[in-house]
Amino acid sequence: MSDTPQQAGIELGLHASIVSVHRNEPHVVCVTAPDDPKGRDSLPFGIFTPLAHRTLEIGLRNWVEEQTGLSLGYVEQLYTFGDRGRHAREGDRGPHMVSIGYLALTLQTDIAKKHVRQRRWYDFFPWEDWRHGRPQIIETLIEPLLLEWCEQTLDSTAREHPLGRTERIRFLFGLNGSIWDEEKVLDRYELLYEAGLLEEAAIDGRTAAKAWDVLPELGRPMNHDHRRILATAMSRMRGKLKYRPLVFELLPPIFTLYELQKVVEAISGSPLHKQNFRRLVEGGGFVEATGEMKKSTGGRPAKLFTFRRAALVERPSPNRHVSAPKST
Amino acid sequence: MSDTPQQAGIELGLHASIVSVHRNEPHVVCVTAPDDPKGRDSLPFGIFTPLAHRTLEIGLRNWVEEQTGLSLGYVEQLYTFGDRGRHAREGDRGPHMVSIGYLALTLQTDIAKKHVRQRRWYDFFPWEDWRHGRPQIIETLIEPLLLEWCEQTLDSTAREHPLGRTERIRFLFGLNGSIWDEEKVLDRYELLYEAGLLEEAAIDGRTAAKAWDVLPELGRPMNHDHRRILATAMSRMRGKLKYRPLVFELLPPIFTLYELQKVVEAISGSPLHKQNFRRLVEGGGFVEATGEMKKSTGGRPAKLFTFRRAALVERPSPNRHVSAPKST
DNA sequence: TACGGTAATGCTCAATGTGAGCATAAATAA
DNA sequence: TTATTTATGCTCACATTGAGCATTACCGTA
Repeated sequence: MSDTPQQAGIELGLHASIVSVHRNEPHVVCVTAPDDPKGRDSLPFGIFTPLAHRTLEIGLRNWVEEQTGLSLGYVEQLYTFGDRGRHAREGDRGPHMVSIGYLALTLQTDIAKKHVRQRRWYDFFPWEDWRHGRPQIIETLIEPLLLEWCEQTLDSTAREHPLGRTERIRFLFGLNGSIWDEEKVLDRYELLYEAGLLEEAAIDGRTAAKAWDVLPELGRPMNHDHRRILATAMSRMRGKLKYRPLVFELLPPIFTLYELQKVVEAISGSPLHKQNFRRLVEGGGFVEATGEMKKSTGGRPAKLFTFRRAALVERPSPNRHVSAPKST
Repeated sequence: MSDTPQQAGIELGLHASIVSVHRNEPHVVCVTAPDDPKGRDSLPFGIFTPLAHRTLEIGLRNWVEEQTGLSLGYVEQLYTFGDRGRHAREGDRGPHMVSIGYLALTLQTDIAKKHVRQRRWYDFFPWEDWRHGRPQIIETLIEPLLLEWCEQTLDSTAREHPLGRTERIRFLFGLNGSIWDEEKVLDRYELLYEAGLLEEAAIDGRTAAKAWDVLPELGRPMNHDHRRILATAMSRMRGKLKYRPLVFELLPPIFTLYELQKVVEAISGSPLHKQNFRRLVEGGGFVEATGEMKKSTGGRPAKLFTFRRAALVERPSPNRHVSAPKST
């Protein structure tokens, strides 16, 4: 591949957010470059080579298998990122990189590879875990920092977004009685990035001269724009969870309803009402009792269940109307 | 760009599905190559050039403006398609093409350019318009052809999909009491493509020797995989419509509720209950009465409304819980 | 064996949302 | 004036959802 500026070609990077849940914590598979002194995390990733890979997804699977030894099951494309300036590599000459992000779901597996490990979601996004109430960090750090940023740069380049900055902050972080929308993981990440509060932003040169030190409390950084891709994956999962039985990809074939609930809570980042959750799941026909019981629950034994594959067919998106309404 | 096989680079195509609604019909902007004898439709489209375009979206906007004269408002990325074999160009040497599809919404505009025109959605997808009941074509053509296909190729490469073929057909086309899911535009298109019933499939060589003639009743074909991109756009719009106020991008600033309803129906392809629709829209705080009336309705005059931009902030995704449930 | 701890499970209730249709109001055209 | 056409108001049944009470069944320990 030539480096001459006039022939700046394109490289398509394939990035995987491989998600699994163990001990009630959602994880993502990370790799670290052997020669990286800081050992910063990356998502498994490789360049799409049309000669070697018949489709993008096959390319992704191959790369992931090569780098992590994992053979992926459920895979879904997320988004294609092409901004220059973000995740610019050192020289910034050479081919331009466009990244396609993917979401992959897998059961927990022990990964027996060096430089490959699973990391907890909420290490990267501490403000996203509301399972035990609103995270402290929002009030103590995020809110004041964001509001400060608001005043500093008053509408210099403000008019990019339809909402005013303060409004946007309130809205996204559930301030002043605004409600928390768990799906907006990406939007919140982008807001923090824009505000220059994340290490990635500093690296990309967004933080300009205005160098407040980047705080380690604002989550573990990743290489390039990988944390953004993970945020996209989380947003997608939290959204899709509500109308598609995604979770079953993350569970062993047999499980109790409580285990199921804990996985859903882990992903969505918010606590659920136990009785109502069972009602929903059982009533929706997603699961089928095996007849067996699990004894080691700590209390009364729990029925064991299996996922009903048939539910995939029966579940349409909500709000269906079969016959046309008659009224004029 | 070299043609030598070992250096098969990648070209990123940017494709726009530009949607507008006039006279209760959803349209998409199409271009025809001046030298194409058949005058087949394409979506406005161009190659991403990192040197010229700072972001993918900017690239898209530039290309669209150049080709159609339109300056786009709302734009949203859809999906990135990379299959080889589909939309293979003549020689099939040369750089591999990966297509990024975009959805753009615009008010109706008269386009004063040669080789650019707006075409009706349902000319491309006749089976998707259920506004006046189930389209004939499903029973008379699609169902029998698909079932025939089912028997012909009984599980040769069948196990790609989790559902059996017959099940899949029933499910997607609402056969035998299955309900019609309006959002599955892409899935239905893909099924017809797989079955070799579409002209695009014949061109890509999917129809093998099994040459039943491709039927013009199965919708107007487009170049390459453009009809697939349009199907993706339709799916996305129909889905998003339900939880985001997309329609307002397609309406003039002032409108009656009935006009609004007709646009929603045009997009979703299904009839709505008038009174309930108003209840939803008014109750949801999406609109605001201007105080003016429209007289030329054909009956009683109708109140005129405006879109309330504030609704963007107030509307979270449904199913929100603010406080953690107390029950153990 | 009785007892307290811990979950699992069953059930009720109120509030809200949704599909469907009746009835009335206010224009226009015959 | 009357028929026609649309806009708009309102009701009702039913499904869905959030929340909490009550009961059951296992454990370990006194």
